[in-house]
Amino acid sequence: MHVDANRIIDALGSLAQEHRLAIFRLLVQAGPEGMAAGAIAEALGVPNSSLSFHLAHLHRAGLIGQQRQSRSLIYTADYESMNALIGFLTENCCAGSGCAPTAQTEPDTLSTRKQRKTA
Amino acid sequence: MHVDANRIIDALGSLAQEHRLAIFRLLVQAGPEGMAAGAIAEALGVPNSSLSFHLAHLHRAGLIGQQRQSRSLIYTADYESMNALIGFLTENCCAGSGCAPTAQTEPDTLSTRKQRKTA
DNA sequence: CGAATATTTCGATAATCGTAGAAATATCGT
DNA sequence: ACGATATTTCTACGATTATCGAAATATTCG
Repeated sequence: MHVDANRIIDALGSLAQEHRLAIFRLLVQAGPEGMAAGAIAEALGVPNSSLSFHLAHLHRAGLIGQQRQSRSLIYTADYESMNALIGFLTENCCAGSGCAPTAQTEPDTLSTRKQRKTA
Repeated sequence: MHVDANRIIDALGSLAQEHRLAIFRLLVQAGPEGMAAGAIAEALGVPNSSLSFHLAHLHRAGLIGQQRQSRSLIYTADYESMNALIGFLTENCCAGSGCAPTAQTEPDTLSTRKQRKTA
């Protein structure tokens, strides 16, 4: 175990919640510029105090960064942490058998790969 | 709320626990042959009733499979579910910016993933 | 059938989590 | 300094989670 399992558990637990997962996905979409807490609250329809709780949770887990910009606190997704999480899952939970998502395997057998909706 | 978000949250929540993460890693190591519940309990030093709780949790989330073999219940890691989980994280939580763990050899998927509004 | 083995379910308990209004803190503009 | 804006912290409370001994359920063997 070269990687801290507790860190991984914290990261997994942080994402294992409806609002927090939505927050993180929103911040990923927002890109490096991030989003202010208020903008996130409005976008997700979550009360400020509840959102702050979840932002603190994600921040404690190292999944998002925080930086003040005048009156607003701008949050940004921490891609490195997510990278480490995915790396851990890929290494520790896929070894041995056929579970290599990032490889050039045929997407035929993969269910979540091609979820694009051709509306 | 996306349709498959709940499934992802269940999977994340299942792995976001010390014993359950250890169980899953153990089953990944065990390979397709899997392990009996008792063997898992002994390997991890967890009481039977506690372990059963966690096994049921993982099974409910679809992360592990169950199959009886005489008196023992053999559990196996479900690689496809883990694959789907990693795929979701890679697609939804790494798109847009530099978060490509092992390679960025998927320009098709990642480049057009800028804006997805509905699902 | 009855004893032995393997695992789950039940039950109770302590701990943690999610929620959201209210109060507090921080920053800006005037 | 004062008022307005942005966000967090405080507080309380219901819901969920983790734990594990004891009892119950399945399965095999003699």
